[in-house]
Amino acid sequence: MPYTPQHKQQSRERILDSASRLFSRRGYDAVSIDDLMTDAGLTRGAFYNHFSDKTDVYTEAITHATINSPIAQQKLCATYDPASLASLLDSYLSSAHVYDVDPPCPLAFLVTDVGVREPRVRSTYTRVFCNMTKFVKKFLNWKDRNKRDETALALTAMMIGGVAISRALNDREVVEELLKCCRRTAKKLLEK
Amino acid sequence: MPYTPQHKQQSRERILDSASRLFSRRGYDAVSIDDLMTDAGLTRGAFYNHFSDKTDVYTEAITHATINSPIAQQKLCATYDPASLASLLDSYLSSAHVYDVDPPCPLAFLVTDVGVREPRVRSTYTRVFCNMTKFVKKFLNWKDRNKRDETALALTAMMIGGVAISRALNDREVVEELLKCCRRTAKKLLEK
Amino acid sequence: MPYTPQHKQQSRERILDSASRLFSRRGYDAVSIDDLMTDAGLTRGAFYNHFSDKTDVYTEAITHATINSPIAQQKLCATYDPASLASLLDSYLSSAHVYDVDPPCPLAFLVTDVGVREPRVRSTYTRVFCNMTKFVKKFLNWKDRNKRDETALALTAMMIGGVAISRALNDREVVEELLKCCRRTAKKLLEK
Amino acid sequence: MPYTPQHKQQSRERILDSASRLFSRRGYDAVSIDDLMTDAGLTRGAFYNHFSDKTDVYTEAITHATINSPIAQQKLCATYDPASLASLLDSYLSSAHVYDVDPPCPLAFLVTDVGVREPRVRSTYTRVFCNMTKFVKKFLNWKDRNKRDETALALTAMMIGGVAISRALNDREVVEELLKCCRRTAKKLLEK
DNA sequence: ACCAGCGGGACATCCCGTTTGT
DNA sequence: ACAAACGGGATGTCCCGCTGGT
Repeated sequence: MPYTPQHKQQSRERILDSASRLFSRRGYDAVSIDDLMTDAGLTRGAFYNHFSDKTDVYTEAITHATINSPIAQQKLCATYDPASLASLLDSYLSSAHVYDVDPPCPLAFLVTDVGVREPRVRSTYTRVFCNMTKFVKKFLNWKDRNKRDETALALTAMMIGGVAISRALNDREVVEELLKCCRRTAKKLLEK
Repeated sequence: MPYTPQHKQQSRERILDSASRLFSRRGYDAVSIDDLMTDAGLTRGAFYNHFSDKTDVYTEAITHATINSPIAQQKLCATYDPASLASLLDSYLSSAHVYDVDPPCPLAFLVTDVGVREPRVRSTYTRVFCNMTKFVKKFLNWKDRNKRDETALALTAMMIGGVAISRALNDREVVEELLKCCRRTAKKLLEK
Repeated sequence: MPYTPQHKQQSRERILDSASRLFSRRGYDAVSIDDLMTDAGLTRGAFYNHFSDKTDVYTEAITHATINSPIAQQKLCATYDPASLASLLDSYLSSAHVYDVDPPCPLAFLVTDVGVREPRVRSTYTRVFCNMTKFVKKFLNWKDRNKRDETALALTAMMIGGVAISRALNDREVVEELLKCCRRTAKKLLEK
Repeated sequence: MPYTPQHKQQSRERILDSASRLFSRRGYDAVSIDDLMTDAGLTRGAFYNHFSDKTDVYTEAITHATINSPIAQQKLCATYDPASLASLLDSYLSSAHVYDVDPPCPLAFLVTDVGVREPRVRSTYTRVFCNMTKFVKKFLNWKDRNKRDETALALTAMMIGGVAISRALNDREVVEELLKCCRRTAKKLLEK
């Protein structure tokens, strides 16, 4: 096999790194395959050696971003208890996440973008979302399973909503206020 | 001029009706000016008599949808008390809103779409969002202003987040579960 | 109708002028639509307002070149007699035709190129070729119709062959020799 | 080394056989190296062990086809006299040559294709063409050298032209007529 | 020698926003 | 208000040249 088996894998990783970042930050339509490959240090001709089409790389990028986001990394290291969840909330509902973290959480950054894509994209999104709620449930180790699950889902919605809205807003002050309120209210929900 | 001023106004309304619906449901890029005008019963050439460019009609459509959405209509009729807010939550966080209401709330349906547009679009979104939080605050007539405002913002984030995520998900069951959890948890926040 | 009806026609003419020249000189594959439109002073986007596809413009260019070639112009002005035909031979079987005339005769310059194209291209070529033989027959106003027709076709083959071969050759001396021999032999055939 | 030198030579021959046929019938651009190698029963990777690039194999194929064409074979067996030339004309200017013979004469089938290639290709074509005219001159053993040479070149032009045009035409009837006229007129030239 | 396949560039076609003139 | 023409950009495909293992 030519180019050593790792070579291809490395190229693929580079493309996915670029894809995670660019798609999350700009959305599906605003990123051309040219943009993608240039960012990855390759050219368009090589793209189709790795992915069947643009939708393909988009779905892969969603999964890839979920795994490789700094936020997710932190999640994986934490112990499962409400205190860890609180610190996770601080990271997630932060302006750093909104403006600087790369790649950011695609659940928040692509929530609307996904709605109009093909079923395979939405299935991927659904899977990733369910994984996130499972995580939150784990952290929220309450006795009452029903309450726990209910709170976990609402919490997740607030987290994703808070970050997504912040991304859309034009007024930095409102953003900080919104994130702060979400953090505080979320923590109150943890105590319940 | 063969056309009366009202005629022009009517045309504009028709275009905005179409724009509210189409943009909210499909996003900015997936709606061409042709789609828009065909849906409005006109031809593409006439578009630039009413709007300066596509971004212009998009911002107008956001405002227009906010005013004309059935959800907003309900909001306007209600008395300002937590009970009304609860019923508003039921409408907003419903699968009807996610799948059928036209136009749906652009704050939820375009939250990601707006993030990558020009400043004027984001300013419009910011304004509409602030209006919505003001409404929620009004309904939530608590003594403690700080608590009230904090809860209002978090509540809004959860509402928008819940609906936006539902739009993206592929699994109807998860959607119903998510909406239910958001509704219940939101109402708990009202009681606090 | 916008842009005045002539505008479109002018654009079309410009494209066909470029197409006649470029296709004849370089062949089908070596001319991209970009090349074509750049040469015509337009951009690629406008191409499909005028032609359905590349094959379409190619067939049109063949007809267009046949009509607009300086050689054809001369043909049209001449009186129908062997003397005129002799002078036509001098023009056709000349190095000027091989190297400089624009557009040159597509029958000679595209003879091989056409063989591998779609039927519609070959039909056009066939039509143009038959027209040319008809012309030669007219010039060759002999009594004996059979002899006339026979000689006309062979003459045409020699003309086209001579020019086409000259185009392929790399040695200018051989080209001049070949053209001279064709001219002389052709004229002998006229006398017969 | 596991492969004998003959093996390599055989592979090369197989490739050239395929190349002669495919290039002559389809032209340079319409034959990919993949097509070539698949036809020869090898894969593309092996190609560069035998030829430096596509142009290289193209030039070699022209020479190869000239030597291996059934028409050329016949030429080589014949005695040098006008009668043999007449029979050669019948073979060359036949619909069998146009449609079935493999490989056909590249001088006719590639006449236009060569004109737009690199100098090395055109040099090869020029060489092969000159060889053919020499052959015709030999067959045409007249006293008057000037007349002989002149007729030989014109004859060659007519032969190549007749076949090349036939290849381009879409109408079988016209083809038969054209070939017949060329044959007859050519033979008249022999008598002179 | 042969093979599998990666990287790169180019191309046809399509689609859409905008402008122009009627 | 309309129709059409223009300009730009993006996608998927194809193919050449080359690389490195077998």
